Amino acid sequence: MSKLPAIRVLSVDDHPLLREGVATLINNELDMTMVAEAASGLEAVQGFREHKPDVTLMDLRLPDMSGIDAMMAILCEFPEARIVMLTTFEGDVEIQRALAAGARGYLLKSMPPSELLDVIRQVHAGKKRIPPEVASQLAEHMGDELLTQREIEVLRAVADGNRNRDIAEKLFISEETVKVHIKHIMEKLHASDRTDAVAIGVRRGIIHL
Amino acid sequence: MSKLPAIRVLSVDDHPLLREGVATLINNELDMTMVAEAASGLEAVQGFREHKPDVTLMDLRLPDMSGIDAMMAILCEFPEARIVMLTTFEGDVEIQRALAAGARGYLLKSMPPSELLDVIRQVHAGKKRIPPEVASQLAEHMGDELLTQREIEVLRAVADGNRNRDIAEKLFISEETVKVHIKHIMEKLHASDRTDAVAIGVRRGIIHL
DNA sequence: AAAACAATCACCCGAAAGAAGTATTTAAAG
DNA sequence: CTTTAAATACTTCTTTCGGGTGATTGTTTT
Repeated sequence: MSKLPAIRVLSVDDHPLLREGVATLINNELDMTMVAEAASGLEAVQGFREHKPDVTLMDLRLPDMSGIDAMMAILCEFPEARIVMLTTFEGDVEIQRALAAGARGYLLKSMPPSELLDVIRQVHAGKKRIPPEVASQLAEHMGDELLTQREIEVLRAVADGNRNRDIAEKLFISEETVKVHIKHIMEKLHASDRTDAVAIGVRRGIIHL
Repeated sequence: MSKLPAIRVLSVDDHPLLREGVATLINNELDMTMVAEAASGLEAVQGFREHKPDVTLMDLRLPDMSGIDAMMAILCEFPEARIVMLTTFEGDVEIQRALAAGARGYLLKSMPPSELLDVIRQVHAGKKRIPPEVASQLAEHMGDELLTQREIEVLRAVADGNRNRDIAEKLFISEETVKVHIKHIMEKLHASDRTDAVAIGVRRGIIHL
C-alpha cells in the first residue's frame, strides 16, 4: 500500500448512526482516516479548528444552525477549507446556496458509498464535484428569477397562515404592498395562488415549515 | 461471553451510509448480528422471507413504498414479526399510523446509538418501546380529531394549488361540498386558512409535498 | 331503533385575495 | 449621470374564499 499521508476527514451530522456509517466507510479505505466528528454547527467549527481536516462532510440541517452557516463560519476562518455537503435532497435553492457559499461538492445520502469516496478524493485533489442527479436538479431552475429577501419574508409569513393585513402589520408596510410582493412571488415561482407558492417554496428549499 | 443465540437484525433504509452505521453498531454487540439489509420496501419483504430476522429496523420513506406499507406487508405474512421504525421525525400522524399498524417501537435517527440497542433488546424480549421524545409528540395531539380519507384527498388537492372549483371537478363533487370539506379540515387542524391547513398537514405528516 | 358520523348539495353574504395599472423613492450598477 | 431594480403605496375591478344555516342520504355504532 501507498505511504502517502491519508486524507483526514471530519464528519458533521446530527445523526450518530450516519456518522458511524461514514466513519466505518472512511476508515476501511487505506488512503483516508476519520479525524473527528461533530453533531452540531458549533462542534463543527471547533472540530475544524482543532483538527484542520483535509475534507469536511457537512449535513445541511443541524440542531443549532444551518450547515451552510456552519460552512461559512469555517470558510471565514479557513478560506482554503474543502467542504462537501452530504444531505438528503432539500431543493435546488439549498444546493445553489451551498455552492455559492463555497461548497466543493454536494452529495445525497441515498447515493452509493463509492460515490462518496470518489468525491472525497476528487475534492481533496482540489476539484469540485457535483453528481449528475444534483446538477440536473440545479439545471431545472436555471433561468428562474430568485426571490428577494423581502419576498422571502412575506412568503414565510404567508406559510404561517397570516392574512395580508396581518403580514402588513408585522412588516410595517401597507396591505397593498403585501399584495404586490405576493403577486411577484407567485409570478417567480409560477404558482397559481398563495397556497401553491408556499408548497413550491418548501419543495425548492426557499422556506421551511 | 454468553452462548445465547444472537439477536438477528434486518435493516431497511435507502441510505447506504446509515445502514452501514447500523450494521457496524449491531455487529459490535456480542448479542446481536446483522443478517440482511434492504434499500426498498420490496427488498425488505424479500429479505424478511429469506432470513426471518428477530428484529427489523424500518425507515419511513423508501423509494418504492412507505415504510409503513412495507411493514404491513411483512406483518401480513408474518404476524409475529417484530418491527421497529427508525426514521427522522415525520409528524405525529406517521407515528400514530406506524404504531397502529403494529410497530413495536419508534426511534429517531438523531437518538444516541445506545438507545437503539436498548430498544432492539427490549423489543426482542417481546416488549414495546416508545422513547419519551416520541411519546410526547404523540400526546401533543391526543384529543385531536383525525381527518377522513376524503378530507385528506381534498387537502392534497389544496396543497397542489387547486381552486375549490378545480377540486370539485377532479373529485366529481360540487364546489359547495369542497367548501364544507375545507371548513372541516381547517377546524380539525386549527388552521386559520387553507394555506395554514396545508402547512399544518405537512408538519404533522398528514400530507407530503 | 336511535344516534352519530360521513359525504353530499344549496343559498346567502361579507371578507379576503388576486389582477392590472400607475407612480414615487431609494439604492445599486452601468 | 443615467438606467435598472426593489420596495413602497394607491385605485379599481373580479374572483375566490370562508362563515353560517339547513337538508338529504347512507353507514356504522350503540
